[in-house]
Amino acid sequence: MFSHTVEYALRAVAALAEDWERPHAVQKIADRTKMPNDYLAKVMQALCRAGVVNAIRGRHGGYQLTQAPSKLTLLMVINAVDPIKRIDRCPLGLPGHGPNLCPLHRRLDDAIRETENAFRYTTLAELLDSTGPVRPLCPVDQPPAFINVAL
Amino acid sequence: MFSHTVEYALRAVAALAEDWERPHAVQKIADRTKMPNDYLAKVMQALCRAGVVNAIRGRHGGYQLTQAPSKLTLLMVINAVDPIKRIDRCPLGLPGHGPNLCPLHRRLDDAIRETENAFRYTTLAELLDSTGPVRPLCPVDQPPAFINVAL
DNA sequence: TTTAAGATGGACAAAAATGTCCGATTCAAA
DNA sequence: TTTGAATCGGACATTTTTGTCCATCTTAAA
Repeated sequence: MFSHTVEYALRAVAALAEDWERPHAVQKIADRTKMPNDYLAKVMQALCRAGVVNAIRGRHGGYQLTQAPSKLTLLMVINAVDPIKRIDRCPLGLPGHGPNLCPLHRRLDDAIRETENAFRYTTLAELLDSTGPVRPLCPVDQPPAFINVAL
Repeated sequence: MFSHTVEYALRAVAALAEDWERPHAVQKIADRTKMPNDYLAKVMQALCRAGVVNAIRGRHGGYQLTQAPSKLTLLMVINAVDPIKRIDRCPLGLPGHGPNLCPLHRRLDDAIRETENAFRYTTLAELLDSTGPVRPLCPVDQPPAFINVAL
């Protein structure tokens, strides 16, 4: 239902959000989130173009969130790499009817709108908020003690 | 968000549902729903294997719903061609934690569950039910009079 | 029995998504 | 000023999805 690219982008920003005021090298992020290094590089470039992250080049550079995790929503991240497309007209493209949708596409678009909203109102900060026992990422070599669930 | 194949499958069964006790040839369905004939043939085979439709071979054959539109849900159709996959374990595959998900994947799976439910509880009959002014399909050459919206 | 309408399914082609490689560029620190 | 760490971005490879073609099998009607 969600593309690999979206998954990758979300894992990456979640990793960045843990320490968001410093740049993190692609390689570090890739290691931590277990994804192909060079593909992540492309994903980060997309996130950069969309203004979700900043690129700091040169030594000790890397990527960094442009805003506090409480300001960034999951929808921003998703739309940066693989925009959620609402259905705003009949996919059959028949002429002669207005902006109304037939029942099928009305249903489909309702579902899309709901998931869009679910992500529009979820910030990265909420994801990381660990008042509960869960954590969004955990290092591989440090097995979790209780419910230290990995991303 | 939804694949072309899903769109096609839904259009096709919506077309079949309008007159579900007779078989309809692939070519007829393809014309009416504006999709590639030969690709639809593959989609119909998948729907057939999944038990959503029956194939009647030979002259005057075609495809036909196996059950009344009120018995068939959108989810059945979707799952027949492109199953909705729930997230039931950490995609990173890290060992050492149970069946719990981290916050990110919990959110993602919540969204998936909601759309799954939206389709589980919508039948084809509901889609066709035209107490309202909308109709799920309309012929191209007959321009709609009021709000006769096309699929 | 012949014929035409129709599904079946294998093979292939095209396009999109995903993944890999590497040289060029940028910048900070030594 | 040199060097090393890092992004940038083009080229290419692989895989999946989507689309096309066609020979074969099946059945009803003529």
